[in-house]
Amino acid sequence: MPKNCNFIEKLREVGLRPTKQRIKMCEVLYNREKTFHFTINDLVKMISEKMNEKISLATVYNTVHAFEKKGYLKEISIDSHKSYFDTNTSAHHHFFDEDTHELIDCDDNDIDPVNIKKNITGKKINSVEVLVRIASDNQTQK
Amino acid sequence: MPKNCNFIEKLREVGLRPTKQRIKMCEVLYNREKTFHFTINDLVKMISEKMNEKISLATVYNTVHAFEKKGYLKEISIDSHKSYFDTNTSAHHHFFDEDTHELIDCDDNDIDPVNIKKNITGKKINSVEVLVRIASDNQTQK
DNA sequence: AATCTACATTATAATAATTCTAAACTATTG
DNA sequence: CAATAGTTTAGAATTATTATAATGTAGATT
Repeated sequence: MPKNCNFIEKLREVGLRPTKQRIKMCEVLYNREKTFHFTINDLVKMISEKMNEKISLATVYNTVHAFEKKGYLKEISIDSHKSYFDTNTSAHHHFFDEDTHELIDCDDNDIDPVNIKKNITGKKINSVEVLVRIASDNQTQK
Repeated sequence: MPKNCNFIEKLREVGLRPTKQRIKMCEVLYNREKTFHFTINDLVKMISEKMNEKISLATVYNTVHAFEKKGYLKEISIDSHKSYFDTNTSAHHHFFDEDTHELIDCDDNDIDPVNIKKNITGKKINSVEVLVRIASDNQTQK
């Protein structure tokens, strides 16, 4: 979603009613330079810090899932205990820092295209994503 | 872990006391031809079906985590809502069937080595894993 | 083999993340 | 501007997982 777009129009285009809460969430998520990753918890904090009106937790869940279904957000499964979401909805790869639990986007130049040689009949490939787990290198570990 | 191995010895080797419950779990997990994937819930069912003595849910959690820490099991994050574990503990890639939610192992021949060009200073790469999401191909989807 | 001690198991309680519910609200349609 | 279909909300319910504290057991020590 571009920077200064009309969120009302964008929401309407995909069949989501442009409610106050959804527009507010769009602003928090997309009025920024770079895409980013967050958990539901993070998002609730961000909203309550930036906005003066409160929003229900259930609405945040509903809206995140509505956005995900419409392709405005992408869920990333790294850590089974939390759902991470990504405002970068294109297929892309990640580094995951196991020390800090930080998730870092790769761009296409960081990883060469992955060559899949296996073919499963009747099935098409929806996406190919690489997860590179990294950690501090300050000591020699076997 | 090989088929007919002595689980008592194996457990002792890594410093886990060979309790009745842990041996039972080893049998359920490793006395089989092929590696497989499961959730905690699956495992509890498998144990209660195959064995006549009951086992506490807490013990299953404890034991799975003990096994994971010692390299007997590997956790796979695909779906944020459930923890999947894999008795194949080597670094390997997966296909995930989005229709059936089935997880399929790849062997090394299925996917060419992934070339990571990005380097993060002070960090070493722990693992590189590819997830290929597949789905039924019976109709043309954009 | 009896005893000791650290580690394990257990049932249950607690916590955390997410979903459900049903009433109140609001954007859109006519 | 009334009807209605979709939305928000607080709180209850559900689900997955972890903590607790009492009891049990493996392995070491006598």
